[in-house]
Amino acid sequence: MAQTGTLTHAVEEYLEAIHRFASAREGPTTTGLAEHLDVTPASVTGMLKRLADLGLIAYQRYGRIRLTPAGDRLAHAIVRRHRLAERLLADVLEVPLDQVHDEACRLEHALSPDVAGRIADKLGDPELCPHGHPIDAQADDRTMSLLDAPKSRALVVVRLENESPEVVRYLADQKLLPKARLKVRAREPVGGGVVVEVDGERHTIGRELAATIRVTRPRRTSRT
Amino acid sequence: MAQTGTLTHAVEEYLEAIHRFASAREGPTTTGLAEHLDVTPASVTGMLKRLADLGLIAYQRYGRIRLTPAGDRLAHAIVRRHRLAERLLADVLEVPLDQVHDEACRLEHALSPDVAGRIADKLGDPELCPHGHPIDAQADDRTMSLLDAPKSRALVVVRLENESPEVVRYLADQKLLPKARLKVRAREPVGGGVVVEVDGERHTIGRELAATIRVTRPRRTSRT
DNA sequence: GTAGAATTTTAGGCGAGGCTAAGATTGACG
DNA sequence: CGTCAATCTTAGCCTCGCCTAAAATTCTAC
Repeated sequence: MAQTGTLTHAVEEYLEAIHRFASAREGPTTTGLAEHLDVTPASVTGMLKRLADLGLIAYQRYGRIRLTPAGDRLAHAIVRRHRLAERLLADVLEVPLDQVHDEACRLEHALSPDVAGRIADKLGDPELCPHGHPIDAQADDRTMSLLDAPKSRALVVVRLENESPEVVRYLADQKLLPKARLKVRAREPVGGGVVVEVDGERHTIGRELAATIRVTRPRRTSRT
Repeated sequence: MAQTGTLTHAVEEYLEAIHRFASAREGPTTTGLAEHLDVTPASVTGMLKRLADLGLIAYQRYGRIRLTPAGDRLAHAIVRRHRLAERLLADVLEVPLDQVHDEACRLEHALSPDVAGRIADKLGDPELCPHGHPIDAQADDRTMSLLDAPKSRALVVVRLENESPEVVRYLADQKLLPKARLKVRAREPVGGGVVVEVDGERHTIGRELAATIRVTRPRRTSRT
């Protein structure tokens, strides 16, 4: 029933993708996974069967997709390796943030538990990846989507749910990376865009994009 | 005809293995590759055909195996990534030397040219991997095998051709890692073992093992 | 130079993981 | 409640990379 070393790259990719969907509170769907992984829905169905056979997901035809405890443990380990790789790339090798995710996607499958542990040691057990996602299991999530954030209150960006290079580059331009302080100034009457003020400047963030930015009220604890 | 990004892991493994054999002046053979890659000779034949189709090796049935210029360029790039990965693992993450090779074998396929370049930058363009192999193309090789080394002269270990964990661990115990200074004291009359003096102590190194240790007369240049 | 050993290749198969096309199921909406 | 679109699965096929068993070739040694 699936040893750690036994997993193929494809299996790891799927587990990670399912985990990401689940964490994002969107139930993973065949089509959603297909888009995320850039394969056809038919291929996803095939792999879901295999994952079910391996005891990594609970699933029946046309049914809901959920990780089993075993699958969840593995997925966590993979995501952890991914995020540690991101920190190594960003902090040690100074890879530009918008490239960090894609590079880490390849590295995560090549990191042994031992090397992952050493990265964590070297970097002083970082808590967050460069996009603001927790590296180890998180208990509670006090963040909200920028879309739901209250107007005129001090907010701070916690993490970006969308790590694609274009999105990260765009948000870097707008100074909307994790730890950035901002306020919501207005919401567009149609389309639901959000007008934010960052660094004294105002930008409008489209609805879909705003939904992927998680923010919170500033904690007195962290003030650079 | 084979873009860089197009290569599968298996193709990269084979190119690297062929390159290693060629560098070691042993012509690569079907059986040799099969052992090195831990697959059957029949599988090697299959892959050799594919590599020939891709224009990466020149080869005909029962004939000699040689990298084409294109194959050689690719193989060099792969070996370079491997050795840069080794330096990163050894220098930054402090992975024990005997594990470095195996970890790098997995990492090398996951490093983009960009990340490889950044590793080289961060580490100050190192010339050698931790086992003493040159990271970039080497012009001439003034080294000799420990088996051929003259007696009673000061010698220094340049590199280990065999990077397997057991061998590296064993040689580390004998203090016979790159840069170690030694003298050949005697040769066994039968079996061809070599008696060396390192650090004031004498050990006998078996014939096969001694053949994989490259040494040279010390250059006045490097004296730690 | 020829027999036997060693090496290499062919033939035939298998599993992983992808695809397309077509059929099944679900769900949204009039 | 039925219909139609969206979603999901099945069926059938493909490539890659590996395997075993058997045949072909080359090498070695008398």
